[in-house]
Amino acid sequence: MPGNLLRPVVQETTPSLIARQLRRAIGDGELTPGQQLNEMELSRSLGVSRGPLREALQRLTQEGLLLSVRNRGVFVIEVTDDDVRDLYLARNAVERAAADRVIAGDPEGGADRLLEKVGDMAAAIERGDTAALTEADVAFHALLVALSGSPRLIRMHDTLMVETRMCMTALETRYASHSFRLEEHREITEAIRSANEARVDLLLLEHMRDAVMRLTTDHA
Amino acid sequence: MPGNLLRPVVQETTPSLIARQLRRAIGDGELTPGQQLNEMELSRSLGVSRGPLREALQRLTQEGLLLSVRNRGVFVIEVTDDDVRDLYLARNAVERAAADRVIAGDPEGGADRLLEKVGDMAAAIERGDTAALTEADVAFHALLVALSGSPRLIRMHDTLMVETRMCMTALETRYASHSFRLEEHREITEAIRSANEARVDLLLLEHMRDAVMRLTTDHA
DNA sequence: AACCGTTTGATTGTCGACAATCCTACCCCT
DNA sequence: AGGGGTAGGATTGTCGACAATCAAACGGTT
Repeated sequence: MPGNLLRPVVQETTPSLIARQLRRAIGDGELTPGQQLNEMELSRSLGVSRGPLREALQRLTQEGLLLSVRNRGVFVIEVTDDDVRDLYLARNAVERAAADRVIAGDPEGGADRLLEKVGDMAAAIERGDTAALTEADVAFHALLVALSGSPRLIRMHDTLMVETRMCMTALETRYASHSFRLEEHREITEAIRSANEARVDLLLLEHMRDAVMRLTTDHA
Repeated sequence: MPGNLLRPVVQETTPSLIARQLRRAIGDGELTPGQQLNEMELSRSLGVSRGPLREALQRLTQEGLLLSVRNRGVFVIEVTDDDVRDLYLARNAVERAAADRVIAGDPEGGADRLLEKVGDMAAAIERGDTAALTEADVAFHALLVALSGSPRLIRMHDTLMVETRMCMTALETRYASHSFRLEEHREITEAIRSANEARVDLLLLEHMRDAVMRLTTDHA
């Protein structure tokens, strides 16, 4: 055997593929909040029947990305200020736990990997590419949770991040300063490296609080 | 108008109803880990067609309760020791965040409500009703998260608790001492009342660690 | 003109049937 | 006897059609 690194072939189901497409579309703002998803139309454009499509829609409904009203259809959720606050509260819960796991595991190695993403952010700022900056930002947080190695934290976080991206695209967030955004991530990384749980907790909380401030209109 | 407290009528969709039934069945052990769910058979016994049933199955798959293999069917997940550890890691993340919210909100009122559940546990022990004891235990944790008022924490927790119940039924957990189990919950409640975040974090972590010890076979 | 009931068009909810795929058991060949 | 190939049975995947339901437009009445 040529080095057992052949992955078990996992035939993904059609609803899974459709769900991923829709998730991306929602995160990127191609499907705008409040919009109704016409099943017949969607199924045609995706080249599948209504059956598999409906199964995919059920998944996204379960994730909280879509709102299903009986005999009316499914709609992309609209995020209120309360939703943004709750979203970041949940993200904080997940990312804090993930950071703790990284610290308990391999904080040095984790910090190194995270620093790469911070580098990506810096490069994006250099180029003035705000889209890439947001992408790297999201990748940073996704990596943080991935490093925890917890399937459940990862799954919950994936869901939350789609909503986060939706907010970011829908609300066209403007940062006061890109360097500030960069610095926050660098500080978090270094706090992880130094295995300082309390400091990571504090930094993450501030980070989330900042984001909520930017994304809400009432700033309460 | 007679006091505007008429709730908007929310017609629940059929897949939602089916999903709830299946969730309960999995949690109660009526559907055992590893078991394949025959669509035709299930749809007949539920009195619906395969369409709505499949949509419900997709939901549970998304929640991580079922494992879907293409062209093979869906199976109830089997929980390994690693799963138990991860499950309680995730629960700890959620419940810790919830407890923090309760403390930031109305710790006194929350503690009072939680104490009721502790009372239920005590009563169950008095009667020697272990099933009711487990039920009250689950209710305690569900209430803790519900008190946070965070829709996302609640949703994530609901999913995790189904898995928890499945573990408890499947593994027929035996407690060293019921009074110990009771005492743990009482301590957590009082720590919340005194708004001592650090102590709540510690107690919850220990509580989860104890549970993992009981539910795993390798006790690592 | 405002209100209520009805009709109409469109969309979702549900179902049954057919096609594709997989597992099992059997048979044949070496 | 062991291995490989093949037919059979069963289950899932997909589709199209029909029924149920809803929102909006229309018309009649007060």
